[in-house]
Amino acid sequence: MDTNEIRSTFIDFFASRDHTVVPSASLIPLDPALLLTVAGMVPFKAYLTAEEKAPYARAVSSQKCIRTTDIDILGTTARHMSFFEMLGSFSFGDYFKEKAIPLAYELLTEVYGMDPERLWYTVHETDDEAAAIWLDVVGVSPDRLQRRDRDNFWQMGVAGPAGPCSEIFFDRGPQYGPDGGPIVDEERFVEIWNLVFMQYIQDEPYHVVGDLPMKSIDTGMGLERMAMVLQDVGSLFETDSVRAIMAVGEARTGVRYGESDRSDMSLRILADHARALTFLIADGVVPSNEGRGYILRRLVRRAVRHAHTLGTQTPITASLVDVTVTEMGEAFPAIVEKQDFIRQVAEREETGFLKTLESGEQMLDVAISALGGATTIPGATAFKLHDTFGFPIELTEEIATERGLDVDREGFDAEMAEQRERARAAFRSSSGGDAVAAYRRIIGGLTPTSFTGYGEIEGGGVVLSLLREGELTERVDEGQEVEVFLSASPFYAEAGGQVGDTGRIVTETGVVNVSDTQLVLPGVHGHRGVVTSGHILTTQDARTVVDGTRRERIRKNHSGTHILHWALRDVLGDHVHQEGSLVAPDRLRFDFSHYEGVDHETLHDVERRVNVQIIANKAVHTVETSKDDAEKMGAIAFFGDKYGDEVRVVQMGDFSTEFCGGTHVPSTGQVGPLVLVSEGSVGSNIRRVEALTGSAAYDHLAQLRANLADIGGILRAQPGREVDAAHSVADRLRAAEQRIGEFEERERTQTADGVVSRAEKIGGAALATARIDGIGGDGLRALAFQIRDRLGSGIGAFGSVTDGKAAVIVFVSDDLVARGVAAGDIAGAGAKALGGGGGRDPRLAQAGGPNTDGIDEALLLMRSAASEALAEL
RNA sequence: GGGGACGUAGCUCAGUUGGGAGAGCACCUGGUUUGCAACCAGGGGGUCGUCGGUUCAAGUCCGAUCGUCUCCA
Repeated sequence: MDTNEIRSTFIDFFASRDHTVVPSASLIPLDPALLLTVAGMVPFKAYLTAEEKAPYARAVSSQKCIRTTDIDILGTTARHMSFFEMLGSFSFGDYFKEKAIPLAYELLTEVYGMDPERLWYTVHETDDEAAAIWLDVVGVSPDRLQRRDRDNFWQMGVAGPAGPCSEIFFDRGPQYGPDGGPIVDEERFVEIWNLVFMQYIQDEPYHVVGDLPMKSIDTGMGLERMAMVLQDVGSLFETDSVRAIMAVGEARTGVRYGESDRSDMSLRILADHARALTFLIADGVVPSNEGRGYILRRLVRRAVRHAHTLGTQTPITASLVDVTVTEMGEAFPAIVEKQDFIRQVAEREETGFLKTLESGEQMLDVAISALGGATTIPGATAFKLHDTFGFPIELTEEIATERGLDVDREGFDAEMAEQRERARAAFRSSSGGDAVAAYRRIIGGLTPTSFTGYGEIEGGGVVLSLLREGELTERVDEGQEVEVFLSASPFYAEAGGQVGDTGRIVTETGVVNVSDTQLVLPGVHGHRGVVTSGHILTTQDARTVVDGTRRERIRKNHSGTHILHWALRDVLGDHVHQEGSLVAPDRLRFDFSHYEGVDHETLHDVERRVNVQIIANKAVHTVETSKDDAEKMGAIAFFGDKYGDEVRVVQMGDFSTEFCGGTHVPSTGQVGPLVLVSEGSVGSNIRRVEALTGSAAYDHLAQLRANLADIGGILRAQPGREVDAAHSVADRLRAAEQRIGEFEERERTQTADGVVSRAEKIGGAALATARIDGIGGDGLRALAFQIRDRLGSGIGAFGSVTDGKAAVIVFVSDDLVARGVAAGDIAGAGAKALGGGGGRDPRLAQAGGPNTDGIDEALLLMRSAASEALAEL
């Protein structure tokens, strides 16, 4: 049975038993707490915890997953891959273990036709219920039912849902390992299906703190593992689909699978990473130096490195993408559609890496030749190559081995550990975890603020709590800082990039000027400000007034951000994702994933499309709905935002639909003109644009027009001919400068002639001195060269005063330098009179100082120093 | 979020006690040639990423900033 058939069989089996077929979700989870979709249940997490009501009681899916926690051991085992598909069946508060277990058994033995004698089972050591179902209902042999502790307790490693589980194993036969079932050997007894009985909540791993409101089923069967077992092959990599991808690796490198353990590992890595990188890029991840982009980068680079190790020097990623698309395109049409884009992104990363490999090899050569006689490359050197230039340690080791050298791997690992520690320490000190904990302690029981600010910017509420200098208090007086918590508030708390509102809170006894509003706990708005008159008390009624002008500017910018996001995707492609944003009253900033700088022309195109939508004055609708319906509407999630049970969706016309909790204008026309003012980079593959809207945009344009008018006036250009005028002025300036240079040169020649003709003769040598003001250091030097060229054997010493600074220059002809005369000594003598210092070069020395009055004295000093030097010869 | 490296001519790069901005390729002009990176002579082309500081003097030292690369979280 081939892989595609195994997948469809699974889905058909559960679909025919009233399970809704749910398509695979993106590898980028909606849940911002997760980096990647690591398990089949990730898209269903909110249903399992009953945070949200599931739209169906039962579901079945084949979910693509990425796990890279063990990236370094990938390829070394037969059972792990970074990219895999998880076949899953789910029950949300519907049936429980009594049905899940028999269903699993039925599918395995009757539909897939597996030999019941080769199936083994584990249950949690306390789970007598599951054990009884296996033994009494299904009727499996007690010899093949084993009990384990933590291995049969499923949890995600973080706070969240958890529960005991029952796993099903397949005995691959004695050639794979010893007898005794999965508790003895998981290489022979390979896990194919995990049935999780979701019923607890944990606050930390294995620490149950309560029951879930309902009991659910979450099962996961690794598609590739199932293929391995059903096709009776030795590893995941030899299953039909993966083997075909590996074959391309073989063809490209000329290495056959099975030649050696080492090359087999490299081929497996090529096949594994081919799949992972194809799907990651298809879901919009681009290589970068952080987060999931960094995972993708490591996958691409590791694949290229192993291809390199196998002896191919030419780019390989494009052919890896192609074969993956061929093998898996039928089940995942999106990768067919995006094939060109995927190839392009992968190749770009590969090309960059090949470049770093090349320069890294050169640097390693230099490092090796600097070793002298030593035979060990120091760990620090290897680490520098890795850390600064991205040259992999494995390649350093390989090259070292080729040349009969060692690498101090321990030293390298130590440097690596140090870097990790540094990064962790920095993360700890910067994370705001402490602040949240503090708020939870102080006002944890507070009811969430009822936000009224979508419709109104004024309202009323009750003062629930007052926080002053981190302490709860019942009264805050004039002049004191305070954080106010209200039962209801129209103040928007900073979220989704939109900054918090400012304004006033007024009670019977006093006024608070609010300068910022923050979401200090989920749903709880903290109004920060100063009591500007009177005092305020808890339990008072308060009137709330948001600064309306500011809010208006903010919402123009926020709506503008959405339109901009749409236009960027429209022009650049669907890989454009929001990576961060700032929506402030004075401007908006938008960071997005894209693999290259955006040129002016493209930027103008984006800006034009934004303004076309604004001018069309499309209606802006906001709806509150379930997350699921929102996704069906095609809403784009803003990464980094947190969404509750009910999500808010902002729709603009028929072009933009985004999850968003922010405040918006009612129709796009109110955004006013949107002007892009900058485009730049904030890291590899992440770009940033800034824009203005509304009157700020108009003011900006008006200012540009005024500037142009000024420039036109200065250039005396006719309106509309400013550019021509600027060209003409620049050309004339250039010509004029050239002529000035010629005149200066001619003048210097004349001056030089005069100076040379007035030179004294001392012994057989000439001594020329002169004061030439107003020509500056560079001119003085040029003059000195001219004089030197004509003077023959001799010394020249000249002084100049320019722009309130005195400078001297001294040259000594080569023959005199050879006889011990040093220009630096003579210039030094002059510099004393100027209150400065000077150069030491014996042929040509410049010196100077701020004391311009001393210039004549300096010339005298230099003249006598030069005469003495000549007399001593 | 933290660390490291780099930024000099259109391209690839050199430039150490701070003191005359360079090479190769490319380009232009003239000559000589006309079979695989042709040659000879001459020439144009640089705010040394940007801003500030130190200094008589900064490509060079210090600080900030922008950009590129890279490792770690």
